[in-house]
Amino acid sequence: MQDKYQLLRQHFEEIITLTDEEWNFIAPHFEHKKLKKHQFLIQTGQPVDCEFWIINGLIKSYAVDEKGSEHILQFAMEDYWVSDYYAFQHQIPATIFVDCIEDSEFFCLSLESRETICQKIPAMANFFRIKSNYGFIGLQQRILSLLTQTAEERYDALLFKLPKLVQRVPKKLIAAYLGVSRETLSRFKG
Amino acid sequence: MQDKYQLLRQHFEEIITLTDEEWNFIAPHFEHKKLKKHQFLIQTGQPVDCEFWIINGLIKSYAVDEKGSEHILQFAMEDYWVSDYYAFQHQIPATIFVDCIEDSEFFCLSLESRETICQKIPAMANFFRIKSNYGFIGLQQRILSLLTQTAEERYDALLFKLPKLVQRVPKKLIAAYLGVSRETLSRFKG
DNA sequence: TTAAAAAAGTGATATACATCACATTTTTTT
DNA sequence: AAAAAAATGTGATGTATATCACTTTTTTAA
Repeated sequence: MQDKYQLLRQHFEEIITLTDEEWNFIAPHFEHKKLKKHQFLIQTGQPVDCEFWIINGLIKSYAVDEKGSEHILQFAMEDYWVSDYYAFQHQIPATIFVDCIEDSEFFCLSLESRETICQKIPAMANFFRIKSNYGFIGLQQRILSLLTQTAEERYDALLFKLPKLVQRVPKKLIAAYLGVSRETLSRFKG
Repeated sequence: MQDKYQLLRQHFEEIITLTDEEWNFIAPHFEHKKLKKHQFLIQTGQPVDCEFWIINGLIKSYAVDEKGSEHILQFAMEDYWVSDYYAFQHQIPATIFVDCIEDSEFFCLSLESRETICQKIPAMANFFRIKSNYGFIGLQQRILSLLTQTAEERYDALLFKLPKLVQRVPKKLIAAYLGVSRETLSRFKG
């Protein structure tokens, strides 16, 4: 188990440096958890107590529309952060679902803990700042892809960028991520 | 002029608190500039020296596709931050344009300055962290709107959220932001 | 290891939206 | 104030993609 915490520390130290003393302050704020395939980390209407850092497995965050269709915001795998950030930040009930596509292991961090850590350990404020920045940039790229590319072009780009993900998950989920129907996606390529 | 800097300080102090000493360290890193309608803050292929905080006016950031069509990432007005964040963060040539829809006034902050400020003044790391977080959340909402809503629903939502913006800018720019042709947008409502 | 469930493929048809072409109105510039 | 440029509106037509209905294949669970 301790090794899982080491992974987390390494994740921080890719961007910042931490003393042992700082790490000893930080680590207890993270709670280690496991869930099996199809179990939920977050459900709409429920409070969002945590954001999650994925140790292994595969998780999706998604909205469900009036017709019952899923629209996937994010696939989160090893080394990714995920939550319902809107609800988490504002401490209101969730508006999206987050659940496991595969058995998954992760750390939980509450908003209070995150803010405490950022106040006490300036390097961690920088860590989250820089991470958040990269996240922001990634979402801007995705918006551009939705505005400028056809569904098939987006599919090709995803195949190129994350070929293993495309093989790892049902195509209907890939379709729900790209913003295209599963039938149409099934007709792409050759 | 000094009053413009006061606006900037107030902008920070909506989220954090700063001592006069801290502010005196921060302020000189910001350069005050003005540009007229149609002038560029960033052009593709050029280095992205700064991110910008808008004092007044109206600015757009956008990509141009092979066919020459504009796709708008952001409308930035009073109190907003804007840049080509992908290029800024990686210090590579710009891949998008940023220009003035109206005469505009803003502050420029270089990457080096931002990092210096965040290292020296922990509260500022928290400021940028929190701002970036809100930005991230906003983009997630927009992605959901692109995945779940029709063009007309997105238009209605924008009319509801930013009615003044819709009146302030040419409809073809609204169309380029929503991801719909100007002709189709012109047929909405009644 | 067999039944049940989920995923994937495919034809037929429907539709939201794009594109093209051109007229009209509004705004900008001289 | 006149001329030029930009924005807007609208008909006609084309197309990418959605939806529906059903079959086949693969995966999961009893």
